[in-house]
Amino acid sequence: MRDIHSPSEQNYIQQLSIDCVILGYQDSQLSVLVPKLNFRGDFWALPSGFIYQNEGIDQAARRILEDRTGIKDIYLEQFRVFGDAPRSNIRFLERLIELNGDKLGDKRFDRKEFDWITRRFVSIGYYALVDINKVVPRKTELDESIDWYPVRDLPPMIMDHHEMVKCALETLQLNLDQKLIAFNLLPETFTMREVQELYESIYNRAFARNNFQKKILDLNVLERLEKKFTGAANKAPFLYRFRNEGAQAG
Amino acid sequence: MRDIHSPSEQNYIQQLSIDCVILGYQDSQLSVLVPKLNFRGDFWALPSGFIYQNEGIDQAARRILEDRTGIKDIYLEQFRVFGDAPRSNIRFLERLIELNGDKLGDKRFDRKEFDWITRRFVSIGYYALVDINKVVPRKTELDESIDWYPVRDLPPMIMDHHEMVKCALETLQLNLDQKLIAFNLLPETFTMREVQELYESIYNRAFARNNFQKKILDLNVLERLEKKFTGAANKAPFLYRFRNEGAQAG
DNA sequence: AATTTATTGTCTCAAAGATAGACAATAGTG
DNA sequence: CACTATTGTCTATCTTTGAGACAATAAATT
Repeated sequence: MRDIHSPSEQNYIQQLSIDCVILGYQDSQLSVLVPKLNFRGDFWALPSGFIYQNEGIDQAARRILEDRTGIKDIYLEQFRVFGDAPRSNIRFLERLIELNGDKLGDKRFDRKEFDWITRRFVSIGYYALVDINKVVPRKTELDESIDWYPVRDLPPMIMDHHEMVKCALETLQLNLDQKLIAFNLLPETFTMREVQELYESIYNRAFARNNFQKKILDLNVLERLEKKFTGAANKAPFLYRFRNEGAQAG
Repeated sequence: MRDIHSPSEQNYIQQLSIDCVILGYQDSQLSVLVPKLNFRGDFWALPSGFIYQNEGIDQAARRILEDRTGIKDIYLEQFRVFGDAPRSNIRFLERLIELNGDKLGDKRFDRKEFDWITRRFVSIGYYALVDINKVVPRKTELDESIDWYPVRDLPPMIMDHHEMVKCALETLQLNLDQKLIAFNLLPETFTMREVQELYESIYNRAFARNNFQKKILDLNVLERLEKKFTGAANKAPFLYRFRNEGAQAG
């Protein structure tokens, strides 16, 4: 397990990493799965990993995502490469080493673990869309914990990880209507109101209910099921299911 | 000069490269600048290069582009990362080595030169838009020649370079209207017909002249100059110039 | 100098799509 | 059985897009 996460081994491509923006939706909020690093001081970082010599980059991203979420068949997409020269964020590093320098002597902690943080990395950004109910968040040995944070209220993250989330969200906004991928964020069945609130949290703006319903139904990708009786004193909404003819995950 | 192009040196990031789709426009045709490799057998490959340890990836792409075109301030954009496991195209390699194996003994030819072709690479795709008249194509020592080829009639290129061009073109089509970048492909001044023919060659379809003119003028980014008298027996068209308030190149 | 030809610049009208207002239907409440 | 909150849908209006028409004009032709 240790070797798998140490990029200093020769079976990884050097200085190239994958960072994942894992998006889920719950309680009318779009959220990101973010681990907290197992160092002293409060350091959060997007789930990341490396690429084996005999592994495609999409394949590597899938492996990393499965490790963190337990989900095999996940929707994911490349959105950008981050590789500015000063990415290795000296200030963050200095603080981390200052607070955790003693571990450098700890035999349980290989110096190489620090090495991969200090070296210059180019990182491929992927975003993933998951049904939050299916996810069993798993931390790695480098993490202290792993939790969902609202996309517009994230903890302080290292390096350019905030920019990464911003960029992922922008790409998602551009692709959402074209590729019909929003339903990856919802459970198997859902009401029209849930779809609308999801859209609203992605675009951070309101939609007119009447026209939104028309627009979504006109896509002809939803199957109308039975009504959902919530016990509320009003007309019960229909449930819908996404008819995924053609590839959905990918 | 030799060291600069040899990625086996330690000052480069290993196994990561940049491939450039350099697009220009001339004679009503969208074209790509493609070098022919200096090996026996007909091998073409997109202009590519590597990233220095202390260099950002955009910066590296700019350097590579300036080396090939002589232009400093060039419009460029990342469009995708290519990193499938079987990218190193065994068939191409076998043929290349079969035809050029003798060079392995030539002292002028370092074995390392072959090494970078045989190793597995992840490549960041960039596309660039240039005014073809400003370009002075320059080959490197690895090239036999370098020429412009129509984007829909390219020579056989190695590995996944055809897919790269296709992907670059698709990204360009998506970004063209949003980012108003088409004018990077035209000279300083141009007629409306030239803009339309450029659009037609990018989208590979016809546009209605009346509506096209209205659409472009409504963008409010063109400045109307004097008329252009070509000597043709018809009404002289106006010349236009792109008013680049805000960043154009980037 | 009037006529002809090819192309340009712009107008109008129709079709399609997006936006806003309105209202009946209905699951539960008091 | 009236009342409330929400859902599903319809219609009218505004905006954008696409197609046809036509006057303007630079040069060639007569």
